[in-house]
Amino acid sequence: MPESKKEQIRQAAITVIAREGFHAATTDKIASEAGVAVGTIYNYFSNKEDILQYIFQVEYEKRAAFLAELSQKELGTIAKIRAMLEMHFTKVQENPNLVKVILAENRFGRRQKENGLLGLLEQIIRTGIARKDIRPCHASIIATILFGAIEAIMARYLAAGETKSDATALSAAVEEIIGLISRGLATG
Amino acid sequence: MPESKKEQIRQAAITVIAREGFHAATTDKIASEAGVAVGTIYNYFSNKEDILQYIFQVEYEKRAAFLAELSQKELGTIAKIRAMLEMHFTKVQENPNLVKVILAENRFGRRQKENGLLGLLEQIIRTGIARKDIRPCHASIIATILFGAIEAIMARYLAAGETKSDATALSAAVEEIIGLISRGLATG
Amino acid sequence: MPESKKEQIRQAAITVIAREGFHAATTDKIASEAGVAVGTIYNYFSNKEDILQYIFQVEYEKRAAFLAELSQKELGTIAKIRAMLEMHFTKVQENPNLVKVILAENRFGRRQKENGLLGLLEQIIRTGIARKDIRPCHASIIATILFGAIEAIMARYLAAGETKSDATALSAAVEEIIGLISRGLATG
Amino acid sequence: MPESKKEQIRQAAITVIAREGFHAATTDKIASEAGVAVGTIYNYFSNKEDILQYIFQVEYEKRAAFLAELSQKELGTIAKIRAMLEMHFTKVQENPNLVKVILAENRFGRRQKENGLLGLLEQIIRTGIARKDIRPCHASIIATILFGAIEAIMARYLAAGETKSDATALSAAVEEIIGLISRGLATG
DNA sequence: AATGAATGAGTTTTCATTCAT
DNA sequence: GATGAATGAAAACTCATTCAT
Repeated sequence: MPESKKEQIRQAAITVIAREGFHAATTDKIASEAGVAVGTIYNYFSNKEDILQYIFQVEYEKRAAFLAELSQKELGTIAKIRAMLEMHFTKVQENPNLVKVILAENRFGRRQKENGLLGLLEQIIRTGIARKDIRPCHASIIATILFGAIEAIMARYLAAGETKSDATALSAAVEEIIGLISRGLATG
Repeated sequence: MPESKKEQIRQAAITVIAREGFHAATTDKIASEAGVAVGTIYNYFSNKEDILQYIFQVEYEKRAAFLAELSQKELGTIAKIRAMLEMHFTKVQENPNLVKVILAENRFGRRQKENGLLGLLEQIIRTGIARKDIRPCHASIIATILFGAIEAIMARYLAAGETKSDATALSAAVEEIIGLISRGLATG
Repeated sequence: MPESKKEQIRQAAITVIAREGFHAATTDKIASEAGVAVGTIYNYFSNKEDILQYIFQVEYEKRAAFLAELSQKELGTIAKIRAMLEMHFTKVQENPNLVKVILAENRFGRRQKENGLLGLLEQIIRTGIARKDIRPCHASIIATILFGAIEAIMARYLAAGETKSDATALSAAVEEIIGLISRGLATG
Repeated sequence: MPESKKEQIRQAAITVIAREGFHAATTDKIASEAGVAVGTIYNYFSNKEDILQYIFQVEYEKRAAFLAELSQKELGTIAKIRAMLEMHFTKVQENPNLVKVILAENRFGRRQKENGLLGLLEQIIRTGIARKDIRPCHASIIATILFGAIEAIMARYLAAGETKSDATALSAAVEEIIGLISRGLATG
């Protein structure tokens, strides 16, 4: 039972787009990486852009599910934020290609989806304020800052070549962000 | 004798790339926006990518000069960071197209330059630690977080359409970031 | 199933290049002459120059096969040279376009192949000397002279318009060259 | 008293065309090699092709003058032919670039001029027949063969790189051609 | 006469997409 | 569903030629 054809193509596209960028990732290269014929791609996607959207969508859904679930957990707000950071930094180590694609091809036009994630994080923060886990603040600005920080750390990790600056750099980043947030948003 | 031809082309390219993205910004469109013939572009740039590099370079040099000068100023560390935030948020209001280009076309390959800026901010932070303006921390991680936060705020402002969410949103963001940093990195 | 697509394109290219020269033979014209789309050319050739190289290669291989076979035949040296002349002069009558291309586009860079033919003729001459069919001489210079003579005669035939100066002119040329060679290289 | 501008341009064109071929020899490169501005070229030539025609014309006139004068000389026919060979082989050694241009860019369209030279050599041969210096033959075919042989020898010399195969190769070629002709066209 | 910046028509090449098998 | 040859629109880039200075 091999993976479904659609999944094969998604994986192949991630590999090729991460390596060459969306524009240089031709449908021929993707098909060849996936081990299918070009025509087959069009049985599953309506065009090349659609492959990318699908990559974003699958990823968005995973993260949204994670955040939604996190939101429900019996955890302090700072602990929730820490869990979110760890999830992202684990992901960039496990699937650097995917994150490369997400970061590099994140045009304004494709950002819509992310607003959903932003809303979920915002909700976690808002709840934290209500519970007095953290001081009052603009939840949506804080959420934006957090996502910006996460992206920047991941980009830096990927740009460094993913080797030397290994897990340590990312752990340190978690602690710095948590240190900043926990003091910076402390109540009282 | 209005502006130099090279400057005309740079401006036109910013306009077209901001509107359509680098890939869809054809040399014909850029030339026509600049009011010159296609061939003229190639008297000033060796290829289309070179135009983009030049846009990044001009911008990088401006920011680097700003940060270098800021570094020397008789100002507390938090005040320096505030000045940097204000500079960026003023820029995105004054020249949203330019910032759109910088944010949207910032491929990994083109990030090199930014490392220079990162280093300058890092230096400001390191000095702040030495002076005990702020507590000990990983300067380079904090610098990365700050740039990530700035980018995310600017991207959000631009995505919102630059109209309703006007200056107020950006001012609020300055205060949130400063609030976070000043408490989060407070000494003692 | 007429001819292979690659062969269709080769034929069309010969026609167009003979008529307009390599430089003026645009890929559009070649495609249209071949009855295919421009893109199809690039499914069989990596670029325009490659079409020309292929034309030379196919022709070179035919001539090399002819000369190699001739070399083995039970024939006097002069008879072999006569056969070679007749082959060339028949070819120019049967396929003047092809010969036009070969003569007109034979840049220095593309001459490599011809050296192979030169070597084969040289071998025939060297054998002739050993057998005392002809007197000692610089085989490679004689071979060069012969090819030069053949090319010049063919060029003249083609320049004349291929009509009036028909087969007769070429037959006369065979006799003159053979007359010259047989006396000029006679033994004793 | 430097050379005339037109001559400067002719020389520069020969250098550049020999090195890069007519097509790749841009007017910019020629102007730069000549030490003038592109515009200046158009004060002396009506277009790029015209430069090449001029190169051919100057050369044609020199050779025609040489042949016309030779024709009048008190010399045996074979000696005249030898003089012609020596003239050509000296020229290729003294000005290989010029000969490269003449050989490489000798399209059918530009051959007209050469017919004049052919006629002059033909005349020398015809006179030789009348004088019984040589046996009856098709003067025009023999002339064509001779020019073909000369071109082939020169091309070979140039292709070899003009260094190792120096003057010796060319002297040997003179002797081979003369040997062939003097025996091959001997009277009686 | 000399200059060289500006021009824009013209070319090669690419590649997403289609569709007959 | 799968295939991959064929398609042709689209784009970057070149360079001979012009002309205002």
